[in-house]
Amino acid sequence: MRMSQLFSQTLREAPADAEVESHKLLVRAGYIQQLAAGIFTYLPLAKRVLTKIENIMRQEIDAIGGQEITMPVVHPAEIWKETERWYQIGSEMGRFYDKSGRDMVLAMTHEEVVADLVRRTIHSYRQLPALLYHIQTKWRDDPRPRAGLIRVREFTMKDSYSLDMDQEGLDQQYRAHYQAYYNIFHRCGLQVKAFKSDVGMMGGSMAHEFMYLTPIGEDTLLVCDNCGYAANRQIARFKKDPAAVEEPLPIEKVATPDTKTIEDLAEYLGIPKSKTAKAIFIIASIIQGVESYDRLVFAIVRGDMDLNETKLTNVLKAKELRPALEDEIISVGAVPGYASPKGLKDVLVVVDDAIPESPNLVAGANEEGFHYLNVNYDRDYKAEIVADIAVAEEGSLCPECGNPMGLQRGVEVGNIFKLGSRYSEAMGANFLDQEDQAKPVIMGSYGIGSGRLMASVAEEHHDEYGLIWPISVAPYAVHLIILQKKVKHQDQNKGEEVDDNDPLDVAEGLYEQFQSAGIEILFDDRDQRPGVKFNDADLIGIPIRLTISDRSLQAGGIEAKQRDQKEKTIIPIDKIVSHVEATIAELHANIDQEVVTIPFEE
RNA sequence: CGGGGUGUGGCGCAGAUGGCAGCGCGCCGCGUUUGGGACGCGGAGGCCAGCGGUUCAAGUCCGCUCACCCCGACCA
Repeated sequence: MRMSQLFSQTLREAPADAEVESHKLLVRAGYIQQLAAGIFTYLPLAKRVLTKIENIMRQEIDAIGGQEITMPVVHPAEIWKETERWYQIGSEMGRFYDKSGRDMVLAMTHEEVVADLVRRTIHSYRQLPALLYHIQTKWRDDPRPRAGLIRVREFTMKDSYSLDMDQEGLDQQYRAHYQAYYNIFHRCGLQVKAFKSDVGMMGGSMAHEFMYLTPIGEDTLLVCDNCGYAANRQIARFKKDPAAVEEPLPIEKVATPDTKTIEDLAEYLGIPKSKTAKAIFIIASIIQGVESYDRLVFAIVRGDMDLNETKLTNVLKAKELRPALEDEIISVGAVPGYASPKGLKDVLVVVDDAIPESPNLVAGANEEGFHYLNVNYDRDYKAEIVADIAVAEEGSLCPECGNPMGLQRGVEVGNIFKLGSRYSEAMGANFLDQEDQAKPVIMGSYGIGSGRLMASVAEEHHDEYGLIWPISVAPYAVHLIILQKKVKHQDQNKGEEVDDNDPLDVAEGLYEQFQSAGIEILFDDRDQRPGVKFNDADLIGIPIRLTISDRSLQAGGIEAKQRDQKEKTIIPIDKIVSHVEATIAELHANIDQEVVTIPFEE
């Protein structure tokens, strides 16, 4: 490609609304342009990177038995109603009417379409197992797109769907994806770590998220350096410091004026926060079939902990939670700031599992300005649900080994789910087994967003001058720069001296040569000053830079430099193609070294 | 959805107290220049986000709306 023809333009300054480096650089280097919040155009350079990433994904999924298909972006609402996700998912789903007024859905994911495909196609156990995948547009109307390509509303995803007769088959395909995903990320030059995660709206029994660890990430992860326990904060378990063993003391009401928060209360009474009970009122909308209803929930965690809303949501099987309003709290007879689980009506009480273990806590007395001392679970009140509903913090103890865990931020670049029969049962996607029994197909689903992966690679591989693509995903392997535009030699008819080493001639010749050698090359043939060309080359981030100039020719050839290194070497013209081929091979070999077997962690 | 911020040419920005819409980069033409974002001369390009008000006069004051960004909530 000639840079004079390339449809893009580099910018000296990044748009003011770009904050993270991958966003700034991808815009400045002319890879992407924003059309609206979370909606981007991918220009030729970006398209080439995406194609490379997608081809890596194709190779790895094909290698574990995948067959590529393409499923529609527009779905009739019926299939989403069949699985009830039409009712469960809120504004994140894009809905519209077709010309006849039928409900239509923009694809957020494709389980429904796959289940429909399966019920039409799979009839016998002989057709299983199978693995389908496609690379297709998704629309998720995220309430807050951010950080350039890291979190968008419209994006392209490789999603695969495994189909099996039984759980064992699913386990096998799940593990195959686990390794294939590591291979994909490693081949893109990105180090990731798999974390156990919440299944969220996907349902099912197990999920892992593949996290690129970076401070710009929006997921919070807990990691144990000692035993390797790793989990998304949404579901991370932790060992709760046991409370001191004490005999239950008699309950006692004390005046505690102006102590609406746990901090105030603990300070006023001169006790640790772990000796108090924290009350949180939540309105949960709980799903029941196609309907959902609101329920006031009184959640209690120990004062030294905070509520984990994801855990509570899962315990309640709720669609969503929101904080209760003062009026709603008062309406059940509770006093905000001094609420007590004793004597409330029509409230669903959920306590954290550390509460029954913690005797003699201070809790609200349900009276403005008063608390009870020595409240004991079971003796003084009971809950409908006792479960782990507390959130892990920096320093929380590892549930496996008790070591203090650290908090990290991560970008979720991929995820894998064991769906089981959630979709096949809802949609009647059955097969006949050897005993002539109809059984639901056991499904798994596995996704990687290609744009987010590209942005993560950019985030990881750049310096102050620009992008530094790994060879495996670089838009071109070679960036050829000519530092002189005009042909120097004179009109040959006059018989004057002809300089066969004219830089432009050499560059044109090499451009041809590289192309016929099948090496992807971007040729900066523009009439620009050297500084402009070098800066653009650094910004665009192609791995190998070749410079042809009077100076290089006098030194004996072409100057070669790798984007991630400082050294420049002069290579004779007749050796340059083989030299570049060798460099490319070496760069690929370096990446392939990173592709290693990762033990599967439950 | 709550909080905060910003909307003036492709990008970055300036435009007290209302009075002819500007600068740098980029873009077009000519010339000089050519190893790390050159210089000279001459150009093109803007309903100042939109709507409504106040005023002789609004980019500027008032009201409403919209868009985009950030934090939080949310999120396969």
